[in-house]
Amino acid sequence: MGRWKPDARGRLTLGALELFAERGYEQTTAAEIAERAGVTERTFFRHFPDKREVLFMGSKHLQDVVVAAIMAAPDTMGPLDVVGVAMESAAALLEEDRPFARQRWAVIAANPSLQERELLKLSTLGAAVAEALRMRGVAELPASLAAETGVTIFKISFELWVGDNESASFTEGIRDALAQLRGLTAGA
Amino acid sequence: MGRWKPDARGRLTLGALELFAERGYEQTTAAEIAERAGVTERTFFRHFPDKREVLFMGSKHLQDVVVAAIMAAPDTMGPLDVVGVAMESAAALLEEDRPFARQRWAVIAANPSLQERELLKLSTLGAAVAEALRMRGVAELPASLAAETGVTIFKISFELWVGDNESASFTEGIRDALAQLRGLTAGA
DNA sequence: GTCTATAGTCCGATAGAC
DNA sequence: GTCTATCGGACTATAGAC
Repeated sequence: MGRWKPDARGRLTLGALELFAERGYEQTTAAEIAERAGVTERTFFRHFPDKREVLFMGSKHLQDVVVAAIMAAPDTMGPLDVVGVAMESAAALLEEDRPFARQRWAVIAANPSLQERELLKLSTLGAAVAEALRMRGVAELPASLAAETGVTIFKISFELWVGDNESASFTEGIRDALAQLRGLTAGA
Repeated sequence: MGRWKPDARGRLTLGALELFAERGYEQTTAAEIAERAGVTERTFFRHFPDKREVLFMGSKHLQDVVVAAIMAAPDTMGPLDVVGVAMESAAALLEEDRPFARQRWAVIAANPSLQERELLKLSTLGAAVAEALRMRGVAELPASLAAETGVTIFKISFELWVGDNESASFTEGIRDALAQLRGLTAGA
């Protein structure tokens, strides 16, 4: 038995989401989150470089999954299809806990400064995807284009999935959106 | 002759860019920017809701230009082509002062919190483009897809343009990138 | 124009785990 | 002895309230 309760970070993360959902992001102080987790404010900032980041600890894992999927894709596949299946694997991860994804999304959607952080994470994801494509031999510009397009597809499909009351599939939504985009560029 | 020198906002904007370029965004306080412009810190925050926003006053104008271009496009044009010419008009605007665009970009590229704000502005631009397309009768999903794709093309072409030492054309870069994307989705 | 709360940093101290 | 997680207090700048 240690001096402190274990997993302070996990308690901070969950407590923060609860508090943000209850009373809003701006109306919640870092000190209050810390208090609920049984630590001090200072400890909060040791775990998270800033207050927003408490909602974005999962994004690195998501990115790792996406990059791994790209590296595992067969060499015969074109860049956009590679990105498509990689985004489906990310979608599958989020589909494991839709209520959580939904609550987190509602909190983020209610606050511009959280949206900024979300966009930065998506941008970072795009850069990682582009880099992974380049390592497969895709040239600079097509790699960037395919990567950013993939992120766009992911973002739009995500919003449809969390917004939808029925239980539409996120992974299927990604396939549909990609097909739609192909129609659009073909000149429909 | 008024009591104050005119165009405090303009002086704040230019002074801020200078200071950020000289010593970095974080090492520059709002009070210092205000001082250089001959006003008080309080006046700075009366003009800009936060410190970052001082670099983003032009983005609304850019957005208006893009939306106007969409509304002016012939009805026979497909959504993606409409977005393409709209982004070219935005590019033409930035091409008027490449040194300024470059310096501003360098400042933003050096600071993550400014990148976040830039991404939020691009996201807002995407939403406005999508809305303009819907008013032309484009359905929800294709409107979002075409809009976000257009923003992606704009962003990637912009980075090529500011990064390039030679005087490559931004508007041409947009046409090229769109053509490349069409090749990519066609399965090249 | 002043006053204040909050975010976020810096430094040092402490207690247990390895 | 070293490493890691915590705590405490003082401090600055942003930003909002009055």
